[in-house]
Amino acid sequence: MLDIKVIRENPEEVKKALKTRNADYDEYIDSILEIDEKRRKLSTETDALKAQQNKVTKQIPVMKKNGEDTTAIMAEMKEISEKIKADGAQVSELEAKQKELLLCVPNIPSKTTPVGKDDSENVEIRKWGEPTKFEFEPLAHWDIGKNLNILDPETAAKVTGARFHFYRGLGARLERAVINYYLNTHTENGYTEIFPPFMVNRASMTGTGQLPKFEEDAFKLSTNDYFLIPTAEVPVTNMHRDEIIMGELPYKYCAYSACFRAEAGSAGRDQRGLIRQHQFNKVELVKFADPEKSYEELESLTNDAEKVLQGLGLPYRVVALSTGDIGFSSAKTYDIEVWMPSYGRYVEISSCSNFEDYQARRANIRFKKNPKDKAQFVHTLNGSGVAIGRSVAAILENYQNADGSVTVPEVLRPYMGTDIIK
RNA sequence: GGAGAGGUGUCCGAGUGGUUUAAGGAGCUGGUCUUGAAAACCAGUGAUCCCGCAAGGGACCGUGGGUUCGAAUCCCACCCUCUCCGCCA
Repeated sequence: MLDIKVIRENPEEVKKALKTRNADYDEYIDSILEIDEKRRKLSTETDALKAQQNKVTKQIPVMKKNGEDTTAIMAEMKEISEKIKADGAQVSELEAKQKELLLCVPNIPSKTTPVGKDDSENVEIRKWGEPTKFEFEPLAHWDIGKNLNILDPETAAKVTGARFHFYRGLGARLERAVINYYLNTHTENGYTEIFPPFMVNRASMTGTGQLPKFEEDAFKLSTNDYFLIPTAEVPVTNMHRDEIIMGELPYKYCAYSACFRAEAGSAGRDQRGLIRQHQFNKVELVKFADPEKSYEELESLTNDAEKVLQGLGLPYRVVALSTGDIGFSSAKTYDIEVWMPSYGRYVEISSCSNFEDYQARRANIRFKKNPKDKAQFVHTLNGSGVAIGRSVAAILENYQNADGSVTVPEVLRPYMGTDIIK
């Protein structure tokens, strides 16, 4: 959520900045300002009436004690009371409307986010390794998975539906090995491991920005007002919702979770394999940072995510998303893209973002450097560290051999109990 | 799911319609005393939000409604915590 004071003071700059997202929020901003003015005027008037009410209300018991007649004054107060009630209801209505609109306006991109209309104008920052070369015709991971009998989407289609997978044998073990390797690496790098709930309430989904605008992307329970989490970012960031953090920042968390996405609007895309599933595993990194240091923290968070890919020896590149491609709540995002031979290109495997105070304001997460300071909003950051299903796909494809077997990357061997899947 | 108890400030905790701008205690900050510290004593102390340059005003006792001139207190709904029972991994 943007700061209403910033919008009030610099409406044109805000509008201009939002336009770089290749979208127009002028109408939202204008309505917000219009409501804001009405709201403040009415609220000030109502407060004055309340002040009068408070004053008179205190006199009534004194008058009664002195045996004076209070009928007239009480009748008068009845009128004021009714006006307060009516105006108060209107103020609440305006507040709700203003908040609703504010929740639908995305974050302002950072000055360092490259301006561009969409993903075609993302900027490559660095590359690690080289695209894998094969002396044979490499297979896609869905074919490798089928041949080795370790991935089974057909049975999942019967048992559940499209965009789900069964993993079998060493396939299941590989998934588990990758999760453990990632979590162990991150905890060694100072992240506190969290195992979060996989369902969250509406307030949490609103806090991180999934709601109210993107409800159709989420799986919603019919028995409760709960949602299946689209990422561990949601429960982990919301751990500190409505809190004032007193300790040293940053707080660094890593969390494994299953992630659930409706993938509304992705019909036909990435139909085969592990790339786009309704349920997938992910290890997520989340930071709560001092605003002065959040951009340094974004760099180190991205580096921490890269480390696990380096450990696996998977070629990747880092791109800075352009203003037209960054997510709704983000001010700046780096995507890490892994080399996927079947796609013949780099494919997103991690998205590392600085949300600045956008989520913190929505979720009311503040901190104090010193106990006497005024509480201020933290900056929140998160990044995949990294997606598990896509990692497994990349491992199968990049480590495949001519005979159809797959070499297990060295760092995973202790977890796999074997150096080859065949 | 059933029955019961509860949710008050940083913490503990009092408070069932009116000077409650929430008692009292703890903690914290400052002071007195002391060589220093502890203890004692004195004073201060809302991790909140809104309007305002300020003075000041308003809101806030789990959440949302209602009754009333006036609600922490009464009424309704909901959420959460705890205990017992049932069910369950």
